[in-house]
Amino acid sequence: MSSATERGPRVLRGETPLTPELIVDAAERLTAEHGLAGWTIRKLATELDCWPTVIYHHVGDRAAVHQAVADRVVSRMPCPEEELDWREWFTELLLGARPVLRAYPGVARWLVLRGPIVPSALRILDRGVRVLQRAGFGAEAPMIYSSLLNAGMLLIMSYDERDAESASTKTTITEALGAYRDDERTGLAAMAEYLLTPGGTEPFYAYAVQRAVDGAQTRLAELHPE
Amino acid sequence: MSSATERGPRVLRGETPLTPELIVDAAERLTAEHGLAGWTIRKLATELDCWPTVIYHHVGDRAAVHQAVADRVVSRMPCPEEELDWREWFTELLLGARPVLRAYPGVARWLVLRGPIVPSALRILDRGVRVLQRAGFGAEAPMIYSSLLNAGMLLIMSYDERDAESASTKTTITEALGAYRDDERTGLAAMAEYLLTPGGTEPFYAYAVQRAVDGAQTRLAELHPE
DNA sequence: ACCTGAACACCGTTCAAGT
DNA sequence: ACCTGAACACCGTTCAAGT
Repeated sequence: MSSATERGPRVLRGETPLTPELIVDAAERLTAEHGLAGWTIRKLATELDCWPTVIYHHVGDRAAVHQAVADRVVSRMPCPEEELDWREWFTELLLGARPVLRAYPGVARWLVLRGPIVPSALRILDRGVRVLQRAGFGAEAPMIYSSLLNAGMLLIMSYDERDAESASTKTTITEALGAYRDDERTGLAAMAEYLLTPGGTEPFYAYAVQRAVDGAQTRLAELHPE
Repeated sequence: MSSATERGPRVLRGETPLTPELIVDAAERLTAEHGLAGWTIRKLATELDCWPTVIYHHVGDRAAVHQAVADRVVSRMPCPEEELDWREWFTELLLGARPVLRAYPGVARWLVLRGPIVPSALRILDRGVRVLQRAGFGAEAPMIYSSLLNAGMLLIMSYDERDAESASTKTTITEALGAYRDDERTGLAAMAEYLLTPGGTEPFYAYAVQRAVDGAQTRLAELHPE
């Protein structure tokens, strides 16, 4: 707080009083730009031109602000129609969730760790498990749901965190990979080639989701022989 | 530093001078107990009864100490024999890696984010990709390798981070789940039942690894029709 | 070569007041 | 009800010295 030009209570400076909504709006903007782990309570306060304690007064501690932001973002995730075939249902969910979550780095991590406490996530969870029960997964429906969701959410989380790495770490890794391109260790060379091909890694998310769905399909066939 | 009883240079107190090895030993112990993110440079210094700057002198900054610890742990991961069938090779790797990595929380995360810079990880990578090439995955071997490794490493990383959550967050989640056990939303109720069954979640890691291997197997069959 | 000690620029959070 | 301002107990890291 304490801008050089204006001092004293907001209301005396002709500004509207802060509300939880205004604070979470600002936190959401900061998250879009720097990720959930990329701002601090003190920076959020500076952004709002208020004291850090005002945030505590209106919203709560750091975890409470994180939850408020995550809540909003998760509510924008798609929840496909229950009538869909289970394979389409999960493909649509996981491919649709990616752009939403990637626009707010760190929210995927929040969802993985604290998922079962936000209502819009519960709606997806309930429907997803029911879709699997209907498909014939029986008692394994919750495990299959977990393995499919993990395949998507954990991957998004790892993209978020790789982006947050320092630029120097990233160039170190890229340089190391470059050197392996012609390595006599042929497996390593193939991996370096793949990772360094521009855009070569982009379709990987959809590829991984497809493998996860295939893995579940194999299990379904095992559960219903002949 | 500065114990109440003894002061002044270590050497004058009859103690051996610190070395990089001794410092990393202590960091490894702290990691086993609290995880990589669970200690600070200042706490490590207190543990060693020295000033934080001594760590910088012998090893480097926080990232350097992390890398030194991760390096040691990763070198203890199993690297199965190249002659194995690809399914056995990855099953053995991923089931064998879990206890090693879980004993040092946070190392799985380090490996996911900075993997390709530690030699013992490169050995596994090279061999794994070659095993897949030999099995017939061709140009997709690097992508299949990534999807299989992710299935294991990201899951271990999520276990580590869930453990690190505050006790209050964890009881909040458990309580929420308890309430859903008899929920009319049948999918949600099935998930709550599954998550709350004691030990019910333990076999999940091996289950998820098996699904990932199955998914790769399906792709292999697609690549080599009839 | 190895270590001391102070300092800088940060954190999240709490508390006692003010209007 | 809303905000001010100071304080507490932390961080990682740097720098100038000392022996």
